[in-house]
Amino acid sequence: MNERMKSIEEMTQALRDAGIRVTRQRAALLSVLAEAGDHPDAPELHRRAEAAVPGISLSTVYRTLSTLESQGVIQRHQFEGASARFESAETDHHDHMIDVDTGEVIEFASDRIERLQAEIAAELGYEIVHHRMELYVRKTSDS
Amino acid sequence: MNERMKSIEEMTQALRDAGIRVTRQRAALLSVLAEAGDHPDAPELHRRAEAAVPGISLSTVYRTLSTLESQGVIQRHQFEGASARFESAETDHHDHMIDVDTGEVIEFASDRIERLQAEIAAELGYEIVHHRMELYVRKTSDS
DNA sequence: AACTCACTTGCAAGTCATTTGCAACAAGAC
DNA sequence: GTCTTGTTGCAAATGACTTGCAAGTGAGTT
Repeated sequence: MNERMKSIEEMTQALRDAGIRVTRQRAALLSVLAEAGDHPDAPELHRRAEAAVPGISLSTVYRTLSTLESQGVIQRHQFEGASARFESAETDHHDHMIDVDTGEVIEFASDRIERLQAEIAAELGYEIVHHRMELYVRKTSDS
Repeated sequence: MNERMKSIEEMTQALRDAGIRVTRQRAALLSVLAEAGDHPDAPELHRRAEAAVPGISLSTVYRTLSTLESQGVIQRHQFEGASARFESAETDHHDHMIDVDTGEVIEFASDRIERLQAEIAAELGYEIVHHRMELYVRKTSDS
């Protein structure tokens, strides 16, 4: 049992503790999400989950994604002009760069920016509940 | 003729130069957008435009907003869990804070953050095409 | 001012991603 | 194993836009 499976065990237990049944479909999605190194959208997750649960319906995928999101197990990202994409929430906080040519998503983090954001909000009398920062980028062509 | 009307004149001329007819409905929307101090969505702009052009259809509003956006005359913002909101593009670049309790949108800008963003992208071999930074905030309750 | 005609509009119908009603199912507590 | 109540699959519904089409209209041309 590797690291990955272990964390799935933990997640399923957390769900059970929250009174949420761990059905085959939910377990499949949990597993697919844990193994995903990218940021798949619902139809793609559906496709991947079908390997474990043939016949799983897309609506169940959507429903499960919402459930998992509200349990804080996964995160939903709505990038420009695209359908929602998901990722496991086990990772540390980070923001995203989206390659506008390929659609590839690159993660990054900057404490300095986060600090500045908090500062700016505080100056105006606000505290940050959460934020969203996306850089739409293109590979530098300085060949 | 005040400042505001002048800029509308300029915008309409720019549109005409781009081969885009300045119809009553487009002129009305241009005016409504120039006068808007907030960030209205399409139905709200439709409501406001009806004062000048009774019977203007919502689809025309949507169509016009897309046209104006592609002409760079206005900007479209897609905040979390809400329909698109628009603002005149005449202002300087800025980002947004959204009060999660009221939906109010506050504008802000930070050269330091922008510089850091460019730096981060450059380090990874990218250049920023455009970005989106939204702070979802709540009024500090340190009464 | 009248003419022309490609660009626009209003309306109804269509998209698309996502959500929901409902009857058949199936976790998991007992 | 039995039972309850949360879940699922399917089809239909949503919500925010978008689009096809026939009628209408800017604005350059005469």
